Amino acid sequence: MPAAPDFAARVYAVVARVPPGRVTTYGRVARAIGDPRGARMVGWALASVVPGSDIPCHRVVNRVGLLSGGWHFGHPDVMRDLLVGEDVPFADEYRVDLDACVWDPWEDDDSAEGPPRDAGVVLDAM
DNA sequence: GCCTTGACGGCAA
DNA sequence: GTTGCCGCCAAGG
Repeated sequence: MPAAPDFAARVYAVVARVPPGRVTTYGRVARAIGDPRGARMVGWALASVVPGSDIPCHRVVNRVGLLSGGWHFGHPDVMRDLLVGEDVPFADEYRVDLDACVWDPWEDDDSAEGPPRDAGVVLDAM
């Protein structure tokens, strides 16, 4: 069994909570689950689930809003079309305007913008 | 059993 | 201000 199935589960939980028209970054998700250094693991988890699941992985972009994983969809254009279809503003052809649509897991709860001390943030939201 | 790459991020020079 | 490097954990070759 995987070394950290719970890790991927948290990633899916956070990404699944991303509202339409909004996008999140790997660093934000990693930070929300309590692993600020697990940004890479977040991508690994999403790559393992692939589209078809209930995980809107197309709403997850890197820290600069670039569609890093666009090629995993077959072509960034596919991912871009999905985001555009949700009214997600784009700063560039393959770069979303994080300044306008960035979303934080802890931001979903009113003004609970407190820094994610640990994974309890997401677990508590569940 | 070993090393390299990988959907990233943060820090240093 | 910009560019480069290292670090994290896991999976694939």
